[in-house]
Amino acid sequence: MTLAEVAEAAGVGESTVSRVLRNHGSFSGKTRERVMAAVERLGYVPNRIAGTLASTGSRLVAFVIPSLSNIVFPDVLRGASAVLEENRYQAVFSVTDYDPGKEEALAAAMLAWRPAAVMLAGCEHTEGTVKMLRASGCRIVELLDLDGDALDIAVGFSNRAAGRESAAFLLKQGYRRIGYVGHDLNRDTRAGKRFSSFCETLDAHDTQLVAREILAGASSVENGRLGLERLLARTADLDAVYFSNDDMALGGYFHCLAEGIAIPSKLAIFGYNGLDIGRATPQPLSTIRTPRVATGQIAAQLIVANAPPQAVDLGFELIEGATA
Amino acid sequence: MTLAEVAEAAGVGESTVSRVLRNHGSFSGKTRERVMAAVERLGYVPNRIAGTLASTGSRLVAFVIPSLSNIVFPDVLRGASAVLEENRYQAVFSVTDYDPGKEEALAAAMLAWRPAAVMLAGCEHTEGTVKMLRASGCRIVELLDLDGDALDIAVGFSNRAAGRESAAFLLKQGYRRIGYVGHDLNRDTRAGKRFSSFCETLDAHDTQLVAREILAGASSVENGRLGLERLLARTADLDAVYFSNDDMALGGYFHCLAEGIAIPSKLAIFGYNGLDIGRATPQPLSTIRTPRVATGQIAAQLIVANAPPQAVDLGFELIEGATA
DNA sequence: GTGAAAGCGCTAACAG
DNA sequence: CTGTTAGCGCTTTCAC
Repeated sequence: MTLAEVAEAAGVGESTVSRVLRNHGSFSGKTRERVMAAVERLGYVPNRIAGTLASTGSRLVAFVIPSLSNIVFPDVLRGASAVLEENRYQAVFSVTDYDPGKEEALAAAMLAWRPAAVMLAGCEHTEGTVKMLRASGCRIVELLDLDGDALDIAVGFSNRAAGRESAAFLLKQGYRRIGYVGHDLNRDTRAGKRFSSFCETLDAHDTQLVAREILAGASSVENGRLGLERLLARTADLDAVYFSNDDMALGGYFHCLAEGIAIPSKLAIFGYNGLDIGRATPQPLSTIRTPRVATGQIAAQLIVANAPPQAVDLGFELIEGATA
Repeated sequence: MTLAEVAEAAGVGESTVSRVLRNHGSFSGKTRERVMAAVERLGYVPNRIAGTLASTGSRLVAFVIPSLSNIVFPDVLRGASAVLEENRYQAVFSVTDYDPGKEEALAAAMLAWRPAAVMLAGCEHTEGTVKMLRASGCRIVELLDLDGDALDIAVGFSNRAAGRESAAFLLKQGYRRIGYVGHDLNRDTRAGKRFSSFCETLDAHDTQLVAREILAGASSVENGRLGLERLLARTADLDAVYFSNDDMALGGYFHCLAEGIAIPSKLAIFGYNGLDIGRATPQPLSTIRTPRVATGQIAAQLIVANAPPQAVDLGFELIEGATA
C-alpha cells in the first residue's frame, strides 16, 4: 500500500495526497475529502522511512542512556516522550550500562538513523563520541549534569551543587561524624561529582569524612543496606551517613529499622533523588529532589522548537524529611 | 557524506562499499582494506533510513507500553534492548498511559516506521488496533499476559494463575479475613485479572473477600499506604491484605510499621512482582516474582530469530517472605 | 490548486 | 570479485 495507490484511488496526483496528508501547501476542500476517503478506505499508513529520506530532517530523537534500572532514566524518558508524542516525534533509545565505550558505539549506531537530536546523560564522553557527535550536525542534548562544558544544549542541574548543599545541610543540623555509602563512582560520574563536592564542603568546614563504603556495581536498595552494615561494622560512632542516592539510602534506612538503630537521633540518613517512595516510609527520607521528568520535558521542548544552544538549569530541592 | 563519496574515494563501485560495510556478498581482502580506510578517513556513517527503504525488512522494533513509572516496563525494555543491540536492531518506544485509544494511535504511528515487530503489553486491545496490526504484516508480540488469544507471539505468564496462587497461599497459611488494596483496574487489565482470579479462588474455598479499597490512578507506594489506612479504618478485623502489586504492598507495609501493626501476626501482607526492594525491607515481602527482564529478552530473541507464532509461558515464582 | 518529474541514499539483482 | 542500474516510497521543486 503506497501513496501512489492512494493517489490513483482518489483520482489525484501523488503530490496532492502528500500535501493533504501533511496538511501543508494548498488544496481544495473537495480534494481533501476525496483523499481522506481513499486513505480511510484503503487503510493506508504513510511510510515514514521513505518520508524521512525524501525530506530533509527526521523526527526521530535518540536517547543514549546509562541504565533502565535506575529510575532516573525512565523518568527522563517519560517526560520527554510525552512531549515528543504530542509533536509527532518518535523516541528511540539504547542503554550503555554506564560504559563510555559502549556509549560511543551506540551513539554511532544512533547517528545512522539520522535523528533530529541525540540525548545523552551527563557531559563526560569519550573523545570519539564528541568528535562524531559534533561532525553529525544533529542536535546534541546532555542531560542531568551541568558541571562541565556543554556540546550544544544541556538540561539539568549541578550535581556539585547538590553534593555541596547536602553537606551544608548535615553540618547545619549539627552532624560531625559523617560517613558515606556509595556505588561504583567511576561509572556513575554524576554520583562521583556529588561525592567529591560533598567532601570538599566538609573540608571547608574543617570536618573530615570519617569513613566510606563503596560497593561495586550499580546502586540498589540491597547494596545500600549491605553498605551501611559494613560501614557501621568498621566505624561505630557515626552520627550521619550520606548515600549516593535514595535507593542506597532506603537500604540504609531498612538496615536501621531492622537493627533498631534510632533515626535520626542515633544515626541520620541523607539520600539523593527525592523518589516518591521516600515520602511514604514511616519516616520521610531527607534527600534532594531532582527534576527528572522536567529534564526530559524541557529537553524535548527545546528540540521540538529547534532552540539555540543553551544550558538550562532546572535546579533541585532539598527535602528536610525525618531522617536527618 | 554518502556511500557514493566513499566509493569514489576508495576507487570502487557503490555496491562494493555496501557489500563490505554489511559484510555480505564477496569482495577481496584488498578491496576491504581500501573501503574501510576511506570510511575511516571520511568519518562515514551509513544512512540506515536509506538502507531500510532500499532493503526489504527494517531492524526497528517498536514498543508500545502503558507506562514508564511502573518499573515493570523499564525492566522489559532492559531485557529486550540488550538482545536487540547485540543484533543491531534498534528499539523505539512510546507510552500509552494505559489508554487503549492512545495505544491505537501510537501503534499506528509506530507502524509508519515499518518496524520488524511491534511489542505491546497484554492481549487486550481495541478492535482498531488489532485490525491495523494484523493488516500491517509486521510481527506482533504481546507481553506479560497469557490469559487471552495471542495475535502472533506472546511472551509472559498467566496473571490469572498468579492471582490464584496468591489466594491459595494465603488460605494455606490460614488467613480467612482477607482484604484487597488496588489501583485502577480498568486501565491495568492485568492487575484486574489477578484480582478476579484471586477472588474466584477464595470463593472456591468458601471464603469471601472481606473488604476492598480501590484507589484511582496509578499504583504507587503512597497509594498503597493510603489504601491500607482507609481499608483498616473501615474494616478492623482483617488478618491479611492482598495488594495489586509490590509498590502498593510496600506502602501498606510502611503503614503497618508506622502504626505499630505487627506483621504478619496481626496483619499479613502479600504483593506482586517480586521487586528487589522487597528483599531488603526489614521483613522480606511475600510476593510473586515475575520474569520481567526475561520476558523482554525472550521476546527480542524470538523476533531476531524470526520465530513462528507461539506463546511462551515463562511462569513466575511465589516468594514466601516474612510478611505473610 | 494540482500534477509531473527529479531525487533522498541505499540495496539488490544482474551482467561482466 | 566487481560495477551498473533500477528501484524502495516519499517530498519537493517547478510548471501549468
